[in-house]
Amino acid sequence: MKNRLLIYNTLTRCKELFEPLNAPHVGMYVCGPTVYGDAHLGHARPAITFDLVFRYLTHLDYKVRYVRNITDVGHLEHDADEGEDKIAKKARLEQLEPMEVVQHYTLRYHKAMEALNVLPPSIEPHASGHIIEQIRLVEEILKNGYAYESCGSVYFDVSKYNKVYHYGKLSGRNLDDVLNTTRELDGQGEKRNPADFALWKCAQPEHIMRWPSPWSDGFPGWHCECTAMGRKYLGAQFDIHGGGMDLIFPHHECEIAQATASQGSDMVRYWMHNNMITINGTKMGKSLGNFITLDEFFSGSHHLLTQAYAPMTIRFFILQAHYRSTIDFSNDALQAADKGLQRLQEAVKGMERIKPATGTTGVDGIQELRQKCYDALNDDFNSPIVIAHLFDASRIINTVLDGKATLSAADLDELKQVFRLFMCDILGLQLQTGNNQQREKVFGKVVDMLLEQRREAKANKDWATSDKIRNELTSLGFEIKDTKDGFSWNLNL
RNA sequence: GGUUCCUUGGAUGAGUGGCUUAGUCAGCGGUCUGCAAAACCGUGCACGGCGGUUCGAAUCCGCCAGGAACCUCCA
Repeated sequence: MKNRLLIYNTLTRCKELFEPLNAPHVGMYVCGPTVYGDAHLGHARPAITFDLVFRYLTHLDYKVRYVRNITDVGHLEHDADEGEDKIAKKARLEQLEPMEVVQHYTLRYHKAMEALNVLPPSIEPHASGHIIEQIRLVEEILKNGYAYESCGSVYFDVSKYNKVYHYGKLSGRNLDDVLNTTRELDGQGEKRNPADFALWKCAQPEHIMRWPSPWSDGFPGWHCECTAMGRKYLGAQFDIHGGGMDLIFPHHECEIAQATASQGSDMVRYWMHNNMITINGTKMGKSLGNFITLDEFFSGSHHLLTQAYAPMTIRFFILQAHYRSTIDFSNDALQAADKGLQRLQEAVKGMERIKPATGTTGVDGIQELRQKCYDALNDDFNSPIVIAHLFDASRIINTVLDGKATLSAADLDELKQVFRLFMCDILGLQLQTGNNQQREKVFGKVVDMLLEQRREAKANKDWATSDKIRNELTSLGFEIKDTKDGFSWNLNL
């Protein structure tokens, strides 16, 4: 029984049965990165969370169209005097074309995602490539009377909208709360109401990224791109919209308002939000300056890191917590994750050495494993529980390898299938990094030769030689294991 | 100040109104091994505080304390 998937919907604060609008098709939109800097650990969270969702829904035989945007325009930066957008500001500083910056960081983002074994989305639209769609969205909202033009800019009329609909239904706010706490913002004087947000901004003369529109040369407002592109590729109504919890207000709230104001109904049925990664209990974020980039994790080059961590360790670290819980970064936690992942990977390798017996003895629970994993995933994508079950399976495998139990061919095959399905296909935890395989093979043979020497020394009870070889390999980072019929080794780097 | 949440054993991190334990890492004891490593077995007053509902709550409700995110771009 794979079905009966429950998804926690931020809109209702409940787990709801997932019923796609147009099964077997599923539409999913996730807010992607703003490409003006390297991806940090925080960016890995939604990417991996929704990669899991994408993989699992696909496994359930849904035909998923997964859209994850690249934000390369439109986010104002208010600490800049002129109100340039972020891309343009960075470009000025580095003397580069804005699109050069976009291209540079987009490629680096893709590389990091590939290392984390995050599957590419079905469509990865750029905001800058959808200005026409965004202008059309603004026109529709204007036509329906929920926006007004002021000095070449267009603003969303929140209080008018709120008379008919509820502005704040996603974040649990009401308009009065928003009004009482709204800060002084750039261009506030042009607005009728401080809570109104920009749909189109007239560009200052020095603003590099600008497009013509019926109102002015300028650029679309902060929240337009996701509404416009989501609707373009997934339709006026679609199933899942995801992103980080920090986007609930105002970004996703404004998306709901824009969609409703333009077409009379919300676009999204299930709103999913991943929690934050914290560092010393505080959110890791670009503006706080307390972030560690993914490349720094992979190379161990950040001063807070005591070692380098493999991309799969990062992925495992994130999947070991439920996506709606915060994860606090620490070296201890990461090292624990690293060891745990190794344990699972050892079990997978160990399965290949098991010779099936006539029957299964000494272990049980194999036939229930698959269903338990499905149950966990169906309960709002509970990856930590799936991992716990995989550890149970590892124990079974290790017990058999110790000669204390046996497995029938059918049970062994079931274990292999469960690992391949849940660990590899759905959790996306790869066995090896897989680069420089040729070189590794050759070096591996050298190690084999040394260990063969050691085997001979041991046969002669020449422990000094045997230990010397082992200790020197160990100090280089090799892990030597004596087995019943020889030896095996691992390189832990 | 407002909104939405969270608070579990040395660390991390699930879960449920009662039944037996989450799991991982670390620790301790044991088995195995020439010694190790790995593995396996065993092991440790855990559920922020105070009330309430209930036959029974760590799990539901209330209050208090502490913490987080959002209210400005943020994953």
